[in-house]
Amino acid sequence: MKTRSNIKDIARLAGVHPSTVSRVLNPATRSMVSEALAVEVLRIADELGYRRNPLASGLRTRKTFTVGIIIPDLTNPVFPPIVRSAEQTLDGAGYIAILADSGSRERSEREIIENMRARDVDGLILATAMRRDPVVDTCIEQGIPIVLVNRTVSRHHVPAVVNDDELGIELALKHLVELGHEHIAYIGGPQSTSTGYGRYHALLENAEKLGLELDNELLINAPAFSETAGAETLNGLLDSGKAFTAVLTANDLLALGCYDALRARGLSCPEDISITGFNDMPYVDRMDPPLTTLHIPHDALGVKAAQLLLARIENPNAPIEELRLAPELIVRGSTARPTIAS
Amino acid sequence: MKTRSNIKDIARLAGVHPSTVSRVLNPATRSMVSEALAVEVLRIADELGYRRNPLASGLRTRKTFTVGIIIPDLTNPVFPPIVRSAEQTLDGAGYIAILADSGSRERSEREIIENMRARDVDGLILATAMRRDPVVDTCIEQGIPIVLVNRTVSRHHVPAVVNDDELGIELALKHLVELGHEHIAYIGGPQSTSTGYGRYHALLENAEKLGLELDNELLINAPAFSETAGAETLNGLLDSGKAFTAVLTANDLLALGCYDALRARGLSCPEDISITGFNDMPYVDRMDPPLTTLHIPHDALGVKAAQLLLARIENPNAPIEELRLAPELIVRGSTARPTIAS
DNA sequence: TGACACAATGCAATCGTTTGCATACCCTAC
DNA sequence: GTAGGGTATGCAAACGATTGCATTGTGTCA
Repeated sequence: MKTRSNIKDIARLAGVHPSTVSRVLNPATRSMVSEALAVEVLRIADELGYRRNPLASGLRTRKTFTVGIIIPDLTNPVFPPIVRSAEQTLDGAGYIAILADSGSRERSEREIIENMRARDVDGLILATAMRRDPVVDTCIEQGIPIVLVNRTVSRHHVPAVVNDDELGIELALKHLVELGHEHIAYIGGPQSTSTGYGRYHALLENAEKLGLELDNELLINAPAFSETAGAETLNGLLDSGKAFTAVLTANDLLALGCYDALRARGLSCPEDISITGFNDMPYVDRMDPPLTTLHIPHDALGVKAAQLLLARIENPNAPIEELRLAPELIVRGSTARPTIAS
Repeated sequence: MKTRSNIKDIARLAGVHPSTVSRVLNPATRSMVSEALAVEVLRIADELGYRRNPLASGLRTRKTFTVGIIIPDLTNPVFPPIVRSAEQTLDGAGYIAILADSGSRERSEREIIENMRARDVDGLILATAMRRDPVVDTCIEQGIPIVLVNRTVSRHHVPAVVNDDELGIELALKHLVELGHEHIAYIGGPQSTSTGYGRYHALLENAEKLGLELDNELLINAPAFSETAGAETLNGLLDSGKAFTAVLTANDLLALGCYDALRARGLSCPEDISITGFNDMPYVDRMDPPLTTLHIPHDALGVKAAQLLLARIENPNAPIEELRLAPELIVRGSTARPTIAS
């Protein structure tokens, strides 16, 4: 089994110095060497099936064509499309993606990033940001190009691709109001995340704008964006005895948790209670009932995040962009007019 | 911004040669250097927050603590749990995972693997194997440690962790028969994959074992494991005019496609036709109707695959294991007794 | 014809780490 | 007192590529 050929092999066959081969192989320096020789070197390289060793050149140049992608939980269906489209975009630019799932692991995110940094990644895509996030701070301090996706931070001005939460919440709220709901509950997410925080405040603002009076006790921010958190929160609301005919949730998983809580009590959706989600995760259109939710452009999130990162890698002083993509309300079977009985 | 410290920095501070530091930092060679010095060097290393540069050491040793994971489509819900658990297991052993989604991309899988090889990955986890797969052949020839997951190849004896398809199909078929179905259709997958091939043959064998007469024209292998392929195939079957009361599918996505075809024709499941899936993808328990399917241990698949790979990386001559994990029938709402009318 | 510019290539150091070999030292044994 | 055998460390060459600088050669122009 012959080992992979390297720049020296080519140099020997071409009768030139390895540095010349290097110059030929590098588009930026190709013009330094005579046309005829360049062609010959390329021919030999091709013949040998030469491939540059990114470890070696990365060691010298500090550029590895590697990007780290860190997500909180790959089994949350929002993330696969994002990761996939980001990876694809990176691949198209000659980069590879190191994936790390930071969730449910003893080792901290900081440790993951340190590891990636040790490997000289050219940049990071983070889907894990907290509103105040020391890890993000560190990256910025150390000048590691990063792009946040889905969530962002509140302190710095950081490149990010996020959803327009205000618009999303507005659409959902208007939808419920238009259906005739007057007593609307809200199940939000952790206030430590920009999505949890932003959607909650968007709700308050939009309610005011619509002249809608919301009962503060029906507005709960769940401790996690998960099914169990959604179920438990709705259970609490139902136990409170307060009347409401709809629940606006800040996330599809919370909404699915609500399905569970309702089912457990023999209540049905949307007959007894309407529910809206946020994200339009894959397959929620097939659920029982199909979920009315806010569609976010998953693929675009990943593509844009990758593009933004590539731009900043190529030019660290590129302007810091924050892209805010518009969600779209998808009305399905989980919302309906309130029944008169309620 | 001070750059990361390296072995030379430590050597200077400790007043020793870099090679000595290297020996201290490497567990395998630690014993070569005097206890006192070792302690001192470690102290300094710790103080500087030293981290070994895997690129540099990998260049020298050909060991990068990097593993490539290649899957056909991350948005197929079977894969995220596998990828996640594999990544987690690798991380625990100090490895990182490079993820590549080979689907829907112009560049071939071969190209992806070449790229990973150029980066000196220590091994590969492939979820993309075809039954006769030249890419796998190449890896074996070149001595790159690989482990196949979910699918395997027919030619070589390759480390793999797959499902027990025979058992799975047996359970599904028995279930339908016990419910009283006599006219059962089968929608399988591409015969170029071990799962498509294996499940089809498992069906034939189990039918024979049960003394069940299957109508050959009701046994179709779809060209892909996808919802559209499932829908189109079922449409074909329904158009044929042949009578059947149940469809056994080789994959959840095919089953979901069947849902679509039925719905489009105003037929309902399970009243008109029972349907079984295979894989128990996340959330199929929430669909309408909840899918009766074969649960496969997604997490275990990923963990085992990673473990198998690590074992082979550490010892390339380790015995070639093929793990065959047992699926479990999960009966939900998509199967029922056939109605007398049919 | 000589000076000079410029183009094309070679040389050697470098990135951070590892490792076979050489060396220096100490101890023991004869 | 010296040979022999460890033990602990240093030295220097790798790994595969890049790049500032030196060198060679060629042509141009006065």
